[in-house]
Amino acid sequence: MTILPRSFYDRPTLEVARDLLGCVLVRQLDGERLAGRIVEVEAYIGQEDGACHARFGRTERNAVMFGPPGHAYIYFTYGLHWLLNVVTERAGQPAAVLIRALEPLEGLARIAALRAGRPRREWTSGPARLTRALAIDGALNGVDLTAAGPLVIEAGQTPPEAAIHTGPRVGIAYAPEPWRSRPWRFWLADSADVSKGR
DNA sequence: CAGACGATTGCCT
DNA sequence: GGCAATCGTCTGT
Repeated sequence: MTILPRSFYDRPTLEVARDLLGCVLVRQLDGERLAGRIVEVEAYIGQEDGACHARFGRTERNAVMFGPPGHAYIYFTYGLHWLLNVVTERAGQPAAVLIRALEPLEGLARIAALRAGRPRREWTSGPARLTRALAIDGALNGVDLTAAGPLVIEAGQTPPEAAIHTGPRVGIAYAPEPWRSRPWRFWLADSADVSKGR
């Protein structure tokens, strides 16, 4: 399939987030392809967004978000989880889309092994679950998603408009209004792999 | 430099 | 349904 070009990411973040649904995240691991269809994402947009890591300005951790679009912003949280974002908008404008859930497509045996015997439904139905399932961690922070390599995103089948649902982002109760309630979470309603989003 | 806490998950009751 | 795990990052002194 076709790797998404940089121009795909160099657009308003909400458009990129919506359009990522149905695309395929591909992890090249030891010569093997592990892949999943993106079924849930969230947008984090700029320094004004009270839920965005860029709200305190540029720091060592969030530096990738301030760089050019089409790169992976991967960070560590809760002392044990890695989360994957894709950087959007032009350089200097900090914004990204968090990948929250996938539908496993390729490399299922390897993914199952990486998920240590957990039921299939829990393999990639959450932002930290999917990074574990595809062996994604801080070593991949900053990688270019638009050039062949360990991590890329390929075009997929465009989902029908009616299949796309939206709602508030998950896990940002600390954020002030109006950011807490912004409907910047997008998911495919008919997918069984969308996160529970407690 | 101390202190608080997180874009979550999985186990325990 | 509740809560511990576990540590890097950020804030304020």
